[in-house]
Amino acid sequence: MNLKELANLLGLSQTTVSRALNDYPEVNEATRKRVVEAARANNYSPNNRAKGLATGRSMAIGHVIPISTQHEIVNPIFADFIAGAGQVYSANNHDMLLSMVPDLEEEATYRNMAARRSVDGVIVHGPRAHDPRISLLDELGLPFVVHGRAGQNESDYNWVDVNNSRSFQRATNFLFDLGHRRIALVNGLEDMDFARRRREGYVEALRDHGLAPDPAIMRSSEMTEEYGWKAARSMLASTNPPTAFVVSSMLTAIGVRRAIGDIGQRMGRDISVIIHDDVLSYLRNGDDIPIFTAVRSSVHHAGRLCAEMLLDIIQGHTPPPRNLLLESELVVGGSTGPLRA
Amino acid sequence: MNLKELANLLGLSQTTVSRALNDYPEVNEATRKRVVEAARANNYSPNNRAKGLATGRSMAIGHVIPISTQHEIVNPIFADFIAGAGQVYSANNHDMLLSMVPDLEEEATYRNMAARRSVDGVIVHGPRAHDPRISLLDELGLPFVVHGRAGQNESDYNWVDVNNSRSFQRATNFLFDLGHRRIALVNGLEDMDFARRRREGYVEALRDHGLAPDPAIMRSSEMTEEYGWKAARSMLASTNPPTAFVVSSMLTAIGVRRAIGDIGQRMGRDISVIIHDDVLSYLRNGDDIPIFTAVRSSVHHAGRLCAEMLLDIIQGHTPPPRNLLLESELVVGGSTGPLRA
DNA sequence: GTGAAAGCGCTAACAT
DNA sequence: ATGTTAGCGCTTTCAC
Repeated sequence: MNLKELANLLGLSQTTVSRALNDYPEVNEATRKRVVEAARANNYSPNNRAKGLATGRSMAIGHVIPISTQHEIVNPIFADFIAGAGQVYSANNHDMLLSMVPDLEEEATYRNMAARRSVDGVIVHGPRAHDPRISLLDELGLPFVVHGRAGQNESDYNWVDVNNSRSFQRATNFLFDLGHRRIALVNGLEDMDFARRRREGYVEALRDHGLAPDPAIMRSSEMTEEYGWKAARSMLASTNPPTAFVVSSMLTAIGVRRAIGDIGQRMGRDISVIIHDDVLSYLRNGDDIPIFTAVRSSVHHAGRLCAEMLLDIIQGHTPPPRNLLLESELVVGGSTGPLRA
Repeated sequence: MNLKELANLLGLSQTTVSRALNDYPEVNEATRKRVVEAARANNYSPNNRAKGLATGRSMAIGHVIPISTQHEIVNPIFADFIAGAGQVYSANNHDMLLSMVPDLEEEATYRNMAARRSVDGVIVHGPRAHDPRISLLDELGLPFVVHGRAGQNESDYNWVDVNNSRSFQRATNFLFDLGHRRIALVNGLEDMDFARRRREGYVEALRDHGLAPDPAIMRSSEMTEEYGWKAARSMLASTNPPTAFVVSSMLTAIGVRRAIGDIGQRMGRDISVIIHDDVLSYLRNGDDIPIFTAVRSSVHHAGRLCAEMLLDIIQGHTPPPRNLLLESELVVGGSTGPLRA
């Protein structure tokens, strides 16, 4: 069922039907009602492609996920984020166009999207410090929202971010409250903006307690399980081992936990681990499970908010730039280690 | 730069330029060369939307991911699968349209896609026994490939699947070879086709060794960490505990490993765990890491194969139905437990 | 308040 | 081998 058929059916012109369906003010309320009902009854649904051709708008949002040429691992937070954003798009009749592109071709992909107007806007994932994508998109005139921040000129572009530094500061403070004095940081790659902020929060908490950051118990790398295991193992084996860990990402934490299981228990120590995790499902445990304490933020929620912000901007409801800083939640689990630590 | 402009620039008609660019046989080789070069020089790229309108084909593949109304968790294998498929689409100039829809609206989504011809084909994820989506898509005439199988009439539709029963049979046999006689199964929800097959493989291995399946050491549930932990804990605490586990999914295995750490070691036992995992990155460990033994299959690879099969079918290169059964790889890690078990 | 007609960028008959 | 024309399904002037 297309516009023409629907119009014939109603004995109206395509124009009027189109106007009725798109909330143009000039159509008679009675007519509009009749049209809307007929549309639903025949479950008419407009052809987004034709609509896009006619209006120059695509009713689609692009997500460009760079695939590293080094390794094919996909950051698991993408899935949650995409799920959140996707629901918003569905609800607003927009399509989500996902492009998995080798990181070298990312710029070309954006240029292409802009040239062909195949999307109305894009979400930028995983910003780094001084991320070149921001000025590129500005130059291309493609509306965008960054999930995270790219270091500087924060108020010049739209973003939704978690307060990463605060999260890590609170996590570290919590460990101090438990009595720990030697707290390790197992962080992500610090050329990623979020990781840099996490370190800053950690360092600030140390400073507040009169401690200088000690490189011997600070690590930064890609957040794999192996990395967590190796990092924790080497730190635990050192002469002045930590009694607690602040860890970025659940996957890394799994490695850390294993190292503690292997070594920490053998050492007769009680060791605290506090995790920052973005994927709620991983930590959704029943009450009799000894989960670790975590600072958690819902990347699913962030996805929804990013999508809403972008649609809002595209529809011209709010003037950009818009910024949104989310706080995360401290979830205290069973295995925080004893207060005597 | 659009077709018209390019055509004017070359002093040719739009038609000829279009034909040259789309490999129509009738155009003069010299002309084609000239056109192709001019297109690249002006980096012309066709408007997929207009192309779709004109041809009735959309140059897009749909992935419908049902979001459970119960819980918002997203199966992490989607991310890997989507990444694999996405690369194939990019390489073939197709868009990937991702719809995250509440599971109740799934049928409506498919009907809509078919009515509006917004995609040329779809991938069906997570098939169940007698999955209604298959007959629905057949009825709608929308080409599709199923990732997995839906129980019956396997040769009637296109699918790419891992040999799940064989995988679990081999895993179980491997544990028998190590000397185990009491082997537990921690499986996914058995209304999912893959989980049913996994149990069958497990049971077959038991039978081959003269053992009847014992419900006391077989579990089936949604594959969370909590479930793994609870399942393993209760089985280990029973009067006749298992000495080895065959586990579906890495996440569940994390729970199982934790239960073994908590209980198994206290019992002074050496316990083997063998995991089926689809997300390669989780198990990508360095050589000095004591990984657990795993039967692993690359869902990333499966994604690529599904996408290739679907494009091939759409382009009419091979007559459907097409089926592809992949074997998984047995990776023997460090912690398989001693042969004396 | 409603309709006729042009046009978005492309492809596909149908000429020539 | 190339060009002319119509049309995909919609929106948007412009007229009435």
